[in-house]
Amino acid sequence: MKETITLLLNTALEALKAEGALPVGTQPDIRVDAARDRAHGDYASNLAMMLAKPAGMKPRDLAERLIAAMPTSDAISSVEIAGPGFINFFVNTSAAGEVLFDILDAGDEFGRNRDGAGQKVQVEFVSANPTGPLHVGHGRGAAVGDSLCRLLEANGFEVTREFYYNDAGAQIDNLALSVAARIKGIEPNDPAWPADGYRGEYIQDVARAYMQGDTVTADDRQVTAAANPDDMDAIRAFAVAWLRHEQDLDLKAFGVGFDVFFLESDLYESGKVEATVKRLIEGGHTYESDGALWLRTTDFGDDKDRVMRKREGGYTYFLPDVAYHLDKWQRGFTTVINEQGADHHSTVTRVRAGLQALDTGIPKGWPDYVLHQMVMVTRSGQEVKLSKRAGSYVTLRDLIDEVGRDATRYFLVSRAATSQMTFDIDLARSQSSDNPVYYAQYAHARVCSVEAKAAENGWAFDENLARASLHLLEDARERDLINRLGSWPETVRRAADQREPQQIALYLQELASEFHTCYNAVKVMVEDANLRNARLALGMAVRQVMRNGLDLLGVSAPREM
RNA sequence: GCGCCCAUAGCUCAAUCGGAUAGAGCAACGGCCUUCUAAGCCGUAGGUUGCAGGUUCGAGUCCUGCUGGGCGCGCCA
Repeated sequence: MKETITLLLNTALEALKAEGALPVGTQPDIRVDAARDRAHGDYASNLAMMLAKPAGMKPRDLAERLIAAMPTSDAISSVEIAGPGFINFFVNTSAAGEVLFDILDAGDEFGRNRDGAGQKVQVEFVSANPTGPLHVGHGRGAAVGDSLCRLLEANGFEVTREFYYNDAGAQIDNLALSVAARIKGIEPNDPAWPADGYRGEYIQDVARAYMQGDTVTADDRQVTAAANPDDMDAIRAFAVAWLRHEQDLDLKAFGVGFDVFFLESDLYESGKVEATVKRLIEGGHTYESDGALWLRTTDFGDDKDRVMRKREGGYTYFLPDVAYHLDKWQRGFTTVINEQGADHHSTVTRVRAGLQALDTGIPKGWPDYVLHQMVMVTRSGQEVKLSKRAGSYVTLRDLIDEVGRDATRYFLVSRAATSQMTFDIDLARSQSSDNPVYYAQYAHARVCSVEAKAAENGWAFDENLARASLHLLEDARERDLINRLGSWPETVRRAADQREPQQIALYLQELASEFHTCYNAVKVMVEDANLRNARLALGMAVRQVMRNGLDLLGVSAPREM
């Protein structure tokens, strides 16, 4: 419908140019927006106001000229000028209703498009090191990252979900030392406990499993415990696999899966780190100082230069990061999105600078980042501190168990990543029926119920009758719903373009709200078969879009509640 | 001190990337279940959009400067 109106306006525009009423060079971006207020019709354009100045006319006068020059259309019942110079379009009822059959015919495909066809996109998210269970922050990353992937897929992109982690290095050594200590019966408060050890109870579980000779299978590795309390390498390998397996369970419970698990250690073993260093040195962007090797990242917008190789010879994490992203580029991903916690925001400039220094033709702003702000968890009005070392914190699994997967996912994805959020456990648990996810799911279930009831009455949906009766959907609340449904495809586009899955959650709230209002005001099960079938079509279209939307968030669409 | 993010009703958040009278939920108060699911609907009340300027037909939205909060600023990851 928007396209139709845009076309009408464009025709009028060309006509006025031909008449000389407008400068020939004017080529405005014609915008047609859904009207917020029913009194303003269905769609509105601000074209006259934008062109008033170049045309040297008052906006309202120009609007009048535009309308006069506009061809008539069967779909438009009237056009009005309002306010400072808006042109408001009133769409006739049966033309507006046709979208219902676009929806019912397309089914699960409605709203999906092929904009990204042939483009490989990689989304890296969660990327938690295997030193403890996943917490709420990881949950936010998982919910946002996975929805982003679903959105990109809905826009036709070929998406790879990737998880990057470190299975070697100082943190993993601490993990192994902690497990070894537990095996020997040393507890976190004993003097012999390792200084930077992980104090959580799960370390005891790892120790027990190791000594039992258990075999653990994670999505990307399988390890059988050596049960030898002195073999640090074996302990390390087992602990990593054990924790990766735990994370897999968390992610599965959350409905999130990955295509690729990428190890930092692979970058070393395959020589990619060395190759990256070599290339950076040859590029002339490095220098030695204080016995360390530096990269002049200030040449690329960083506020200070960064150390690549430490005085003692090892590399900083920065270097494998650059090597890793070079590898992503070489794998052919035209778009890479890194979903991370905002506490890592300083790596953005650094990684991009490192990639520019490689001088391999990687675009300046590559890769993209979606940084989510911190999640504060409260219980009994008190903030719950997230400290992995202290071992007292809320895991993602706790939340899923207490609040449910649908509610947890919906909650974590329904706010802009740029905003901090508070996860009130008491609220989520005790008043779980107030969670917005149920409001949306309820709309879906209600339509299912109506449909079942109709069938019970022997009033099965008659498509032909419905098609012929769309003009009967003239209640303002029905029209609002129809227009809302019509805006679903552009919502899917915009949410993906802007990397903002919360726009989907917001849309579903509005759709549900308009549905519930309509449901209470307008009865579907009426004697008049024409009206009844038109309204059934509306309900079924709502259900379809609701299901498509919930799916993009990884949330189920129950048939009954 | 420097950088990134944020600030809208008592609380949690919206506002269709600059549009018309800033909207929902929770909490408060009052209505609606013999009729398609009351996890719902309708109504009342609640606002100087942190402060001060600027840009223009038009600003919660863009720019500048403040104030307040979060996160970073390591040869840790």
